[in-house]
Amino acid sequence: MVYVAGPTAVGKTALSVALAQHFKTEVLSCDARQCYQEMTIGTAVPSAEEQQGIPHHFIQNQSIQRHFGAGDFEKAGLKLLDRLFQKHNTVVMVGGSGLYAQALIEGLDVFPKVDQTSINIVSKLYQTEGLEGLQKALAKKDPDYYQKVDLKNPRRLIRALEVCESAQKPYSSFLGQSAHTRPFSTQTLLLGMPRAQLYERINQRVEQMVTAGLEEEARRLYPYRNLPALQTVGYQEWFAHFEGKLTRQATLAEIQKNSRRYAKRQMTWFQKRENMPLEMEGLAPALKAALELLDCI
RNA sequence: GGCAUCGUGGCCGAGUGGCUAGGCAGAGCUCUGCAAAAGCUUGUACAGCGGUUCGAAUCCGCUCGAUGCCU
Repeated sequence: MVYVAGPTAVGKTALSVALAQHFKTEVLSCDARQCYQEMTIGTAVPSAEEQQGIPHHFIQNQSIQRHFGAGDFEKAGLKLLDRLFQKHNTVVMVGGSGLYAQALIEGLDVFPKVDQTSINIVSKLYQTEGLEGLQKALAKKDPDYYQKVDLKNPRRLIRALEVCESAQKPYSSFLGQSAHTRPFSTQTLLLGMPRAQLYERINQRVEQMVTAGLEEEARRLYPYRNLPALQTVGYQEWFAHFEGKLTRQATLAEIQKNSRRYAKRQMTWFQKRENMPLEMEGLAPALKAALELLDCI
């Protein structure tokens, strides 16, 4: 598998399609937002033209109404890859959701399914006793993880507590317990670009999205604004505008700003994991040849 | 030309003699299931010069600049 990684708007789509054409294979998207069929403009889903007839997977293949997370992606992705590798030697993965990519490439540990009762218990705890309540609960149920987590991050605490609650075992007891084997190896191509140039591209792309009708798309999705899928840059800002909290102009500026920050976080994530700012040393010969052919080296 | 008000870090903004407001942006970072999410860290700035004082962003003077009103 060749994984094309990088911050939003660097140009991952174009390279992934070119690689897929070269290897006569298909593309698997690891993007936590492009997988929703109700969202198109704001998530920069590759158009039919951009896809160049290359089959794309996990693009707009599910509804925002359904819960879908990194674990689901791992499972579904592995299943799909099994199929794809029967037809192809190489598969191209592309997308900016680092956790999703990690889930598929390295694998997440196996945790018991979190049941609705546990979700409700933890959610209620958070509502009534706040962050402190979560911290206390975790200190009791999983002292080991309590030492490690970011205690100020409610999301992390909630996740751990939900697992503790469902499993009746500490969250940390599941960490590092699963052996992950993959029937394929992965090479990551981390795309980068000077910061100023990337920011310029982001600003322009957001303007194009607005021209393409992002406001209308957001308006249609306004009734769903509380769904997890809609906690997304490019939509939340419009929702605020619809509620009179932002002027039109401020909305555009906010989307641009939040996109830049998103890109920054992606870079932090990727740089930590892929210490290869496009060093070609370890590349498989076939991939290297492909990149040379595509004029990327 | 006269009178008045004001001049705080990239921006907004509190503070009127001593104990480095705060917010935003920027930058750096964390994260094994909402990840385009969530969270953390990070600036001693008070227009300039001189004076008063043990001590000045805070008081006084001058200079510069901004704004308003008057002629």
